[in-house]
Amino acid sequence: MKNNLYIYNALNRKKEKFEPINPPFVGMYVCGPTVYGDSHLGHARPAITFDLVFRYLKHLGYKVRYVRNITDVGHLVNDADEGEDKIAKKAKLEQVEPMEIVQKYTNSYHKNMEQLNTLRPSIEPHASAHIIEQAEMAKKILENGFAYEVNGSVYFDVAKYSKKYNYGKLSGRILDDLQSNTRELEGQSEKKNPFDFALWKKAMPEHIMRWPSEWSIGFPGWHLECSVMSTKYLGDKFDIHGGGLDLQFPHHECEIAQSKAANGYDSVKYWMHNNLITLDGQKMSKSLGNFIMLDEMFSGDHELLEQAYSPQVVKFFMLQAHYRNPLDFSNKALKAAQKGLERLMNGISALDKIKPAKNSSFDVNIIKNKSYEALNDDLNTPILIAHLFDGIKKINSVIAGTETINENDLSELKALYNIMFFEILGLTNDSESSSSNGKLDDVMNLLLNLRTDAKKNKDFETSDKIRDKLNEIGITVKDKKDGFEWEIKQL
RNA sequence: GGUCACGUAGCCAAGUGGUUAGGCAGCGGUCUGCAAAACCGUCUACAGCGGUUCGAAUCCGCUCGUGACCUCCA
Repeated sequence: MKNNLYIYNALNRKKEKFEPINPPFVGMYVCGPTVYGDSHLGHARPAITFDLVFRYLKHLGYKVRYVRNITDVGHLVNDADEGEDKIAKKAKLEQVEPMEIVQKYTNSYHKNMEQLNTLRPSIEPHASAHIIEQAEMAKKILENGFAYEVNGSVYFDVAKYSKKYNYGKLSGRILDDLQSNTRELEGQSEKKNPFDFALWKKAMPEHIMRWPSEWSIGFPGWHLECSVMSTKYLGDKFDIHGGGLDLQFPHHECEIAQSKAANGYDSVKYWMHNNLITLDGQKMSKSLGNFIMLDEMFSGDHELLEQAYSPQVVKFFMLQAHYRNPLDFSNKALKAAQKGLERLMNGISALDKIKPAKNSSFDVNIIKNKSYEALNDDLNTPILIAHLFDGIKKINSVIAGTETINENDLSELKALYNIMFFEILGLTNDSESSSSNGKLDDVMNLLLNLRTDAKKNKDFETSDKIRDKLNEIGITVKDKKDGFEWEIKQL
């Protein structure tokens, strides 16, 4: 399996050639959501980023197993090791079973991800279904001497681990700095050091999500689930581990430590992180309360939104920035993305109207090669999209008569847009379904033919009235030399 | 306070030693009954100050500004 793909590996902080451990197989694990609430804009970014990775690797011919977990236990509200479980807290609030919460928000996550046209992962494991494996891993770390038990809880001994391995190598942190900078929080007295983290927590009486173990009736620590589920389904060593940049420390750092402490090696070859979405320059976060739900984006029902933005617009907006750079949300930028996407889609539909000439006045292969170059350079979608726009300009020029294209190049170009736009970027033309309504077509043809008659009779008052009223309804009419075109406006 | 990023035209956003990124908006033109769409043209920037270099937005230093992580978050 040949490829020329370079991806940025957070472990070494540079772009590296992508060479899977066992080609043609590729294993990719991505940290999924903790399902205790509806998905917000921030959830869309890793989903879109790693969907792109998934799609491109498949396009290159790899057999990709994409595992993305559902966190439904062990993720606590306040501190990693103290406080209420997020799921349990929400369950209490909504007066339902914890697993009802899990199901409800898993469903809503799936719905949003489908709207964004991201592919389902190959396996979507739940943390709560892997309690035994998590306890086993904790035991292994304990046996290897990198953890200690206190009052039924098991903690990872970071200081001891650091003597043998490098804790902080992923996030570039130095233990001494952590030591002097970690805040002292209440209830951490059990731990030898404040930066130690829980592998197993004894459940307090009010804690309803609990399982038996040899140490206590309790629940696993948050970081353990990803170490366990990734290797269970992808093998001891696998290719790509992804997630949001905010998870780099401590979550991913702890995963590395757990793997090394248990097995003596890091399981992951390439660590990839998508950067975050900001709102007015600030990260969206629960504590600041400045986050927008995906449902609100799609409906426009939020005080910060000037209009609704379709899932495709939101996706395109994100793909126009590189995944490793922060992206600031604004109505202005979203609207620009919407216009740009329309231009791109109109151009792609226009491909079908082109009549091929004998010769081509431009080189389709250049666009094609540059598109692949962009993807191979750490999935540089902004560059890819720029080249796609260049192609659209050529397409429009052919229609305008200033460029020509031959039959062979035309089918090459069509294939290219199918691959890049639909298959790899995973964008869709969501107006297509509505325009394939036969009866509506008939009605529109009737109406617009009447308008054409009015125009012939120089009755522009009537023709403009039809066009303006249709526009109000949400249908754009475009006059052509030899007739007319109409389309249902997208949000 | 510690660690790490970033600062690119009106807005968004790539690039990262020499060559037009791209999109949106604006302006002028072509087309059109008028629009819309499209095409052609135009506007052409790299926070500031020093340094390295034949050459720097790109490398180095300092200054200013913004943000992230260090605590749950994608």
